[in-house]
Amino acid sequence: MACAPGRRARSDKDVQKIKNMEEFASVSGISRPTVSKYFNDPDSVRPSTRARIEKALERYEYRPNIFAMNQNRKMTKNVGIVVPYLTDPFFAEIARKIEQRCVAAGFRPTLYSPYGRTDHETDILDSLRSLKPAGVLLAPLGRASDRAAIEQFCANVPTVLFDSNLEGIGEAFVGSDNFSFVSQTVDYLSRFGEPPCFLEMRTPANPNANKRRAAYISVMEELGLEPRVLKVEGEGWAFEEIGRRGALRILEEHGGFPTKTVLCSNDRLAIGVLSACYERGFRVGRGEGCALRVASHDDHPFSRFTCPSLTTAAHDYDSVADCAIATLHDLIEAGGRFETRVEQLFAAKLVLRSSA
Amino acid sequence: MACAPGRRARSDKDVQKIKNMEEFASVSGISRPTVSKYFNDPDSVRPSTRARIEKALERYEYRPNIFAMNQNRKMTKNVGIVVPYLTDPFFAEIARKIEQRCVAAGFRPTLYSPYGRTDHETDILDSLRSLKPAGVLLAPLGRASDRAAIEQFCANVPTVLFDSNLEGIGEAFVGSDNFSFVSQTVDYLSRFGEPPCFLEMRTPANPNANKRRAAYISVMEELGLEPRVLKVEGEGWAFEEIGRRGALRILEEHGGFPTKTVLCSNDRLAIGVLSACYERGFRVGRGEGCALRVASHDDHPFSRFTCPSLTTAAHDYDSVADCAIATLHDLIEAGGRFETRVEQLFAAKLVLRSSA
DNA sequence: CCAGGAAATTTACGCGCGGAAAATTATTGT
DNA sequence: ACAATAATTTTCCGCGCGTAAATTTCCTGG
Repeated sequence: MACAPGRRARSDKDVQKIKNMEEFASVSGISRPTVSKYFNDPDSVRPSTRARIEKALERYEYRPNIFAMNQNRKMTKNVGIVVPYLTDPFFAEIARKIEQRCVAAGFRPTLYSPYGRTDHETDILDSLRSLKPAGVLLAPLGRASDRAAIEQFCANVPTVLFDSNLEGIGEAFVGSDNFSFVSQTVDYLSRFGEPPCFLEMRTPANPNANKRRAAYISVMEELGLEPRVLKVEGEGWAFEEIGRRGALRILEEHGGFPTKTVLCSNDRLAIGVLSACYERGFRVGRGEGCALRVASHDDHPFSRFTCPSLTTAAHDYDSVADCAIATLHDLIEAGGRFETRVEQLFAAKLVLRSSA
Repeated sequence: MACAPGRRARSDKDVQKIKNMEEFASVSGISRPTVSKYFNDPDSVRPSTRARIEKALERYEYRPNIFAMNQNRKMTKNVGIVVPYLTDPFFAEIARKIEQRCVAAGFRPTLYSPYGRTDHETDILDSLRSLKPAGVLLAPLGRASDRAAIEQFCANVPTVLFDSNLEGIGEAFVGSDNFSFVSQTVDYLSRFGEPPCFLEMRTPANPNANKRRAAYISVMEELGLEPRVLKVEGEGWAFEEIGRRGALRILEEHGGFPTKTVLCSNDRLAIGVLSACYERGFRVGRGEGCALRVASHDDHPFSRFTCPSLTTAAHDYDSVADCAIATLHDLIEAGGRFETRVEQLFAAKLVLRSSA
């Protein structure tokens, strides 16, 4: 009924249904343990028998029961990917790239996000543990993380941290070099205009924010300039709104920004700042008639569609994703332990647009 | 070493490690089948025994092996959530809400996204099938979906479609009432200014786009106005860029929009249009000195930070999420089949901001 | 052609749990 | 206090596959 006449069903396989590996082994003329070996690693059997199995696989529809597999296997092919806030397109994008590379590497990735909540993060780690994952790629909440919980998790499960580093936790960290981000933006902004002040949240959730502030101060001092750090109020992960309210307050209560150039800690804050500036008729950009230059860090997927489009320092998404997977792979092969903790950082790439 | 002196380890449980349900049953003084029943449904055992089990659960650390559970249980508590493009904040947000309600309802949700690719969508359904899910919440790709594959999947797995409807497929659909979206925006725009033209992609991926266009035409005609549909070129899911290029082309090659009001099919297109207008110095808004009004549909999470902030018709995210879960719950309880296909649509809420 | 090792097979057991059936115990209403 | 009902216990089997040890078969090179 479901198929139009003349059309074949979706699967062209023989009708005979294979219910378990025993049966599949018999119809393919191979012993079950060998078939089991094949599914564990196709290269571990002789090419001729591999061909026979795969020929049978084409004729009969059979896939090993994933639960029975994972129950008995000492190591599954599951990989957990955890990002702090999946509705943030930045994290969605990095999660996507990592996920893609995971399947390419033969793993079964599963995506998780605590959405900023500490208890959810530990819940995720708990349920992850019960999946006996071969490894986990974890971008922790940061300041809100339960360090002890994560530490204990990393002691049991091969874990590579990414995006935000928790010093000393996990066997490896893969991320971006915050100093490279800030030095490039500060350098550019100071070279072609008034040096920037730095705008950030008062209590940033993410350790990268602290490193960026420190980098800003250090780079400014190295250039013989006076660093000025502006802190806006606000808790949580609604960065755009926090940036917008903060900027409105600065524009109204403090009579504007202290400099004609503002460097935001991250793009989402900058998006809020641009929104506030537009609202108050402050023209942003580097051209004539512009009251303010605004730049930022991350190259958020939306930053090229802001008004004006946002000058920012871009993560090397692909390198981070590649390196994270490769590091996890090495870690798994090494039995879950490295001799010393590995840290790998990638430089930013300055993206010049019209906001600064 | 890992713990500061005086601090207890993270888990206060007794050191005795429980390795299986047999052992846990004995230390809690309950028979294993009863314990098994408890974990399947805590309310299915007498309150007093439930209390005894939960007391033991506090003292000893034990969680049933999830693989052994799912292998033997006729129905798991797994639920698959599939959205077409998870890096789109709109889908990320609806997925998030659905996921939250899933865990509240006692399910184990897992998130998937084919990122616009047909083959990935069918791959996801295949691997979902092997998870023996109790049910699946599926927002299909739409035009790009392999209808036959989805149809066959729905025949085997209780599935509720959401966001985009595939007529006749699945037991139920939960989504938004596109007519309600368009009628509200068109009505508002025509009442307080020049009636809008309608901007959309030439070959929209999503069936909602077709319904919105049809609704636009019908509402305009009902108001005695002439509908004007503008189609912009572009394939894929980079809607902002498609909107931006399309608008630039209209502004440059066609000498501007045919009307002083533009209604975009969705917010992501509108974001691109706003970006193009800003770039070309076209002031958008409903105030003095504005050349164009722009409105749209969806209430994308970023639409309140665009410049100007975007007037749009908002989805009732919460109702859609609630209803989708409730419908799936009913479907599961009904054994995977409804007598007749259920469709539930939710009206939009007009959100007035400054762009129109 | 034969030795030697790699690969495949046979056999057997275990994983941790779900579920059914029959026997036993506890709870409820009257 | 008694029967009727509900909950629990006992006992047993099965799920689908991993894995180990011993044996046999296969392939390679000299």
